[in-house]
Amino acid sequence: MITDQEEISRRLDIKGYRLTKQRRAVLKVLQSTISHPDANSIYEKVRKEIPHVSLGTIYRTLGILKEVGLLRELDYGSSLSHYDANAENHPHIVCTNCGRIDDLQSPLPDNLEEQASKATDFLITDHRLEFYGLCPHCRPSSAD
Amino acid sequence: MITDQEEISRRLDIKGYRLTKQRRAVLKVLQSTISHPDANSIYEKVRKEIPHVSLGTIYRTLGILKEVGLLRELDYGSSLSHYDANAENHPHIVCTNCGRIDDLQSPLPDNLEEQASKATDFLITDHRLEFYGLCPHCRPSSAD
DNA sequence: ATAATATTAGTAACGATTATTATTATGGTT
DNA sequence: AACCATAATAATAATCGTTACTAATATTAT
Repeated sequence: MITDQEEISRRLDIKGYRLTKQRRAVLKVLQSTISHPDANSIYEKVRKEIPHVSLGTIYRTLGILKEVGLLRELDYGSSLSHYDANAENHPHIVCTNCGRIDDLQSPLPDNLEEQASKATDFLITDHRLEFYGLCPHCRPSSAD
Repeated sequence: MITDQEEISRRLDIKGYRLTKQRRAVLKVLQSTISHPDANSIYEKVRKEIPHVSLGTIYRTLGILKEVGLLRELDYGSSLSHYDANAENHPHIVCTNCGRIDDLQSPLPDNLEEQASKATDFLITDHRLEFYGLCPHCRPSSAD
C-alpha cells in the first residue's frame, strides 16, 4: 500500500491529475480499512468529511486512482456475465483488448482450494482463477 | 459437459423444473460453442429457432441451468465493484452468504502467470484468484 | 377432462455506473 | 497579485445489463 504523499502526488502528476481534497479523502477511506468497500460505502464515509461530495466524483476518483496504480478494483459489476456449458471449475484467459475468452488448458495446481483452506477460517467451496492479457490477434506480432 | 438427456432431465426434475424447448435451445447453443457467450449473444442465436423468445426467458433459463449445475457463469456483471488500496495482486476470499471479502494471506504459488503462459498464446499481464465460501460468522459452527 | 402448477412473451422497473454541463478551484505565468 | 488555461466538482440525466411483474399459455398429475 502506497502512503507516501510524495509518491502519490508524483503518480497523479505524471498523468496531469491533481490531488484534491476529494481524492485525498477517498484514498484515506480506502487506506484505513481492511475491508474492501464498494463505491457507495466509500461515498458514505467521504460524505462525513465533505457533505456535498457527489457519487460521480467518487467513481471518477476511483477510476483515476486505479489508473495510476494506487488501488485495485475487484470487478464484479462493470461488464456482463458470460456462460460456459462446462460447469466444472477451470481457469480462463480473457483478452483485455477484444474481450475474447478462452479456456486455459494447463496443468495448473489442482489443489488451490485445499491450499487456501489452510490460510483462512472460511469454509471454502469454490474458486475462480482468471488470467488477463492479449490474445494472439491482439498482441504485438513478433514482426513489429 | 453434460449432454445426456436423461441426466439433464433428472437434474431439472429434482428442482421441479421442466425441460421446455426454450431451455433445450439455450443449452444447445451453449454446448455447441467453445466461446463463452453473453446472454444477449445466446438470445440472438436462440431467436433463429424461436423467433419470439424473450430475453427474460434467456436470463431465467441461464439462472436455472446454473442452479442445477449444467453451466457455469463467469460473473462480471451481477454485483458491484469493490476496491482495495493494496494495488498489488493478491488472492481474496469472498463470503457467499454475507459478502464479506478478506485478503488471503497464504503461500500460494506465486508463479501462476508464468505457468499459464506456457499453456497459451496469449500475452499474459495480470490475473485474478478468488476463493468463495462461508466466513467464520456464516459457516456452521462446530457445535451444530 | 380438470385442476394445479410451471413457463412464457412482453414490458416495466431497477440500480450500478457513466456521461453531461455549468460552475468552481487550481497551478503556472507574467 | 491578477490573469489565463486547464482540471475538477456537484448535480443531474442517461445508459444498459439484469430482474421483476403480469396476463396468457403450456405442461403434468389425478
